[in-house]
Amino acid sequence: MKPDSKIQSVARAFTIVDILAEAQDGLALNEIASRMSLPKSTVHGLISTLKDFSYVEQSVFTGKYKLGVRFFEVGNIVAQGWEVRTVAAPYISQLLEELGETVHLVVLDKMEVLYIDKRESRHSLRIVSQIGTRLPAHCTGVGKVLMAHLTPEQRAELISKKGLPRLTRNTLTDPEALKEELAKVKRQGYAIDNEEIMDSLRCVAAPIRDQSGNVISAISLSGPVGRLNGKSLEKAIKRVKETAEEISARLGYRSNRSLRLLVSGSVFPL
Amino acid sequence: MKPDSKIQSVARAFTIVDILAEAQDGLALNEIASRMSLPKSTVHGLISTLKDFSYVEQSVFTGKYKLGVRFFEVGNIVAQGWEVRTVAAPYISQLLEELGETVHLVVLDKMEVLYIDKRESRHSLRIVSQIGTRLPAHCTGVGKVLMAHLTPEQRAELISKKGLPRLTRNTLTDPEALKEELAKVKRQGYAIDNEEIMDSLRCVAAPIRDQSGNVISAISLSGPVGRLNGKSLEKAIKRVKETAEEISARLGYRSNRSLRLLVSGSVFPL
DNA sequence: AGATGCAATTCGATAATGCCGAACGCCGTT
DNA sequence: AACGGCGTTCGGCATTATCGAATTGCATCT
Repeated sequence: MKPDSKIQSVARAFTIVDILAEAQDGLALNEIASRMSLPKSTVHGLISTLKDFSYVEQSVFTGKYKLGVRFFEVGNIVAQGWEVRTVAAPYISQLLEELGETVHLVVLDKMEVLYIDKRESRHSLRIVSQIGTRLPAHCTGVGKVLMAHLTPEQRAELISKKGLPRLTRNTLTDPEALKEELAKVKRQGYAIDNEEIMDSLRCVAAPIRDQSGNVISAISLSGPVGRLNGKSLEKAIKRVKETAEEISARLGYRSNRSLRLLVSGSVFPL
Repeated sequence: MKPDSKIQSVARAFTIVDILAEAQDGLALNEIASRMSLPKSTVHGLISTLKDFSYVEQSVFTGKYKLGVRFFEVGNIVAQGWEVRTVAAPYISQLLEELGETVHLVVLDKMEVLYIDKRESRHSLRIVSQIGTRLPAHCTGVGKVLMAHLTPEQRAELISKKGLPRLTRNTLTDPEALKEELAKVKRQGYAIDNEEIMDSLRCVAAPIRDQSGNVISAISLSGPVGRLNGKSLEKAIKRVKETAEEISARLGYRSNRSLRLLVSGSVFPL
C-alpha cells in the first residue's frame, strides 16, 4: 500500500485495484478482503462503488471481481496526452516494416522506463513485451539513452533510488562503468543494449527531443543477437537514429540536420 | 455523477477523474471544486490521495491537475484481458497493409460500440478515431453487426435505452427498417455503414466469434466513399469477412469454412 | 523591494459518514 | 435436508471525512 494517504476509503479503493491488477483472472470478494485484512463488508462497500463507475466488473457466473472497462477508457485519454505517441506512430510502424524487428516507444517515469507504444515483429522468435509496463533504466537501451540526458543530480538520484541490479552477465552494475557508458551514448547519439537485461536480446535505442531540445522520450529496435549483428546491426543503428531525428523534427526540434530532413520531403503527410 | 454510491468519498474521487477526463489541459483545484460545488479543502484531500497513487499528476509549474500514468498502466492490463485483441492484432495490421484503409476492432459494452484497437490509414484523407471511445451501435457497421447477433430482447433493450438518434441523412431511425437491415446483415455475414454516422464515410464490418460461436467482437474497414466503392468495395467486403473468419478460427471457433482456412496454412506463426 | 492578489495547502472542531460484526439469502454439495 | 461457502444487507458506534478559516507560497504590480 502507498504512504498513508489523506482519505482512507479512497486509498483502500485503489489498493483493491492494485490487488486486482496483479490477478489475471478475477478474484473473489473473500480473497480480496483477506489480502487486505479487512472485513468482507468493508471491502464490499468499496468495491460496489468501484463497480458503479465501471472501474470494476463482476462476473455474472462466478461472482468474481476484475478490473473494468473504465480504466481502459481513461487510460487511453492519458495516452492521447502524450503528443510524442501520436506523432511517432507512423514512424515506428515504418521502422517495423523496414527492419522487421519489434519497435518500442518509451518515456522516463518515476526513474523507470515506461513503455508507451510498440510495433511487434512477426518473426516466430521475438521478444514479448507489454505496453504500460516498466523496466529498470540502467540495463535497457532506451533507459541508457534517457539517463544519458539527465542532469548529474537526477542520475545520482535514480541510481540511489533504484540501484543497479544485475539481470544478466552483461548488466552494468558499476556506477563508474555506467557513467562512462552514458557519456559514450550521449556522444554517439544512440545506445546499444547488449544482453544487459536478458540473454540473447540486443536493442538499439535513440533519443527523441521536444521543441526546446529536451530529451523526452526514446525509441528502440529489439531483436535476438542472432539477427541483430554485422550489417543488419549497422543498418538498425542508422535507421533508428534517423527515425528518432525525424520524430524530433516533427515535434518542433530544429537542429541543422533535422532541418535538412524536413526540406528534403517527409514520408508522411502533415 | 453516478447513482449515489455507497462510499461517498470514493464516488467523489471518481467524479474528479470524470471531470479531468473531459479537460484536455489540466484543471486548477478551484475549477474542480467549483464544478463539484464542494469546498476546496475537501477536493484537495481527495485529489492528493489520487496523486499519491499516480492516478493524478500535478504540474510543477502551473499547479494544475491532470490524469496520471497509473490509468495508462491499469488500462493496458484491462486491454490485455481481451484475448481477441491480442489474437486479432497481426490480422488487422495485415488488413491495413493490403487495403490501405483504417481498420477497427470493437466490442459491445453497455449497449454501445467500444473501440478497442485500430490501425490507421496513411492517406491524407482519413477518419480520425480514438481507441477507448464509444459510438452508438445503430449507425455504425460494427454496431449493426453486433446488434444483428443479439437476442430480440437485448436488441429491444438497446433501442429503448439509447434510442435511434439521427446523425446523417442515411441513419436508420425507424425500428422496423433497422430490424430488416439487421436480418440482412446476419444473413450475408457483413454490414455496410453507408454514411449513416458521418457524411462521406463508408465502413465494411464483419463479426468475430469465440469458441462457443458467440459473436463477441467485430472488425471494420473505414474510408471515404470516394475510395471505397465499386471493385475496391467488393474486395474490402471479401477481405474483411475472411479476416474476421480467420480471427474467429484462431479464437477456437470451428466452422466448416474456418477449418478449411486453417489447414490451408495461415499467414502468421502460432 | 515591498505590497497585493490569487491559488494551493494546512488545521482543527464537528458530526456525518464509513466501518464492522452479525444476520441474511442464495447456490451447489454432501 | 442439512451444510458450507459465498456475496450481500443492516444498523449502531466511533472513527474519519468534511468544511470554513487561517496560512503559506508564488507571481505580478507598484
